[in-house]
Amino acid sequence: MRLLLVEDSVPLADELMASLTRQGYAVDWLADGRDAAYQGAVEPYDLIVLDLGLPGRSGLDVLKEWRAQGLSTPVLILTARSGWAERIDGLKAGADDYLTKPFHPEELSLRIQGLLRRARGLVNQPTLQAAGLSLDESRQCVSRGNESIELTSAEFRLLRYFMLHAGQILSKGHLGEHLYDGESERDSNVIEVHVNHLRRKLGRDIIETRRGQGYRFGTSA
Amino acid sequence: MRLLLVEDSVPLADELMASLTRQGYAVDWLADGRDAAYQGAVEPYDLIVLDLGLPGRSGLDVLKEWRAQGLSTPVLILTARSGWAERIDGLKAGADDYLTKPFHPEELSLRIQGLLRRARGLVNQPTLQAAGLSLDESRQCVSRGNESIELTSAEFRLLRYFMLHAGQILSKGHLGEHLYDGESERDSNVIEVHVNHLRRKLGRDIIETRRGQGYRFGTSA
DNA sequence: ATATGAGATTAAGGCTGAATTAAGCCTGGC
DNA sequence: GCCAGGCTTAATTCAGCCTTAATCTCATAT
Repeated sequence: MRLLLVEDSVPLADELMASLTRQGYAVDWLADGRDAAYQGAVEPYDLIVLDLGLPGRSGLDVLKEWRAQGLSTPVLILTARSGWAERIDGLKAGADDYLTKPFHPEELSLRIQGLLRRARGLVNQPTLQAAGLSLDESRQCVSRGNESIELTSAEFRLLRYFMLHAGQILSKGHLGEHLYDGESERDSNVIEVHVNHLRRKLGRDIIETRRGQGYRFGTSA
Repeated sequence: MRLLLVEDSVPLADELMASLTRQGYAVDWLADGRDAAYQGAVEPYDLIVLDLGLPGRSGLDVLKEWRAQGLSTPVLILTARSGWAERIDGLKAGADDYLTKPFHPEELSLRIQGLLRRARGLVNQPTLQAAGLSLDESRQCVSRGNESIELTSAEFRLLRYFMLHAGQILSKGHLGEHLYDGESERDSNVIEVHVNHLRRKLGRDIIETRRGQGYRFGTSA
């Protein structure tokens, strides 16, 4: 799950980066509105966290431009002011959720979880479920029936992405783009290795291979 | 489905080639406007993706020449600039669709899908349907009623072409030209073999053979 | 009816992409 | 600063699919 964090306050950004990374998100951080406008349109983010008070360009302005370009990535807005007017402007400009400073980083994580699920059409699910599995995002483990299975963080990240996109064919390139941040290399077989680990823990047929196309999760049963 | 990609940026071209190839398109790539003007007029492409900012000759100029020659192949224009004026110039010169950079490769695939269908007179069909079959282009499989049938990528490519040209007689030479790119050999019985595989999966009479002329899809039922 | 050639069928080979394993490196905890 | 676990890399093994090619069948014409 790859996020773009647009926030000019360095200490806050640091704190959020740490928190989000611990939750298993790959986060790119930008402080400038102009950079953000470009990068948000080009890189395939799963969600964007956007502060409204930015140098370079106003956050609202950037958001409007993205929506005009047809970008449908969920956007969560951060703002210092809490007035109703601001909030309505944000939603009108195409924001999907809204958080007023100050807030706890965990609150942000929860909103992000919800937003990502809603974006995939999974409403009213307290926990992420697919293919007989139930993912515990706070403990980073997965359970089938009443047995609980431990996951390493790489496995957790990959499985979460699969469960959010159950039934879809996902190429290794696509998975690499959405599981690793902008700094990472892209020529390796990491995905294959972790797919292999997930199959070992959850069963050979939990992930199907479509040769030359990619992987598909949760179609066997 | 054979495409010509005219784009001078090497990294972008690489990315698009990879994406389009995975979608089952046979893609020829040219970086120069003069080469493109010639090859686009000579080779039987199903669609052309044309960048406007090119070395050699302007993309718009090339497009105008093609249209003056009576070439009716659908053309999708890529451009860095997003102004209305540009857009109108492009459409006036004979473009069928228009995409402004930056964009996501999946967006391009979707536009191409739509354009190919429109070019065959299939409007407002979210999925490609013919002869009681419904083709899922994202999952590269086909369904009849509620049974889903897996396809290998060669089968998918061939079947998509047949479904877009249902009822028409298609010679093996024609199929070879439209399913394989410029680098491929043309003296083999590949088409026959894959036609055979499709008949095995979808029923003997899904493809009729007109001896000495070619094949015809979707006339039996 | 038979000959001819086009198309159908089948199986083998090779290529390419994926699975697997092990080793090295990095990180986080003590 | 050391140790352990796990992420990543790299090398090898494995498997699926595409293509080829050889053989068989059938349609058509003479």
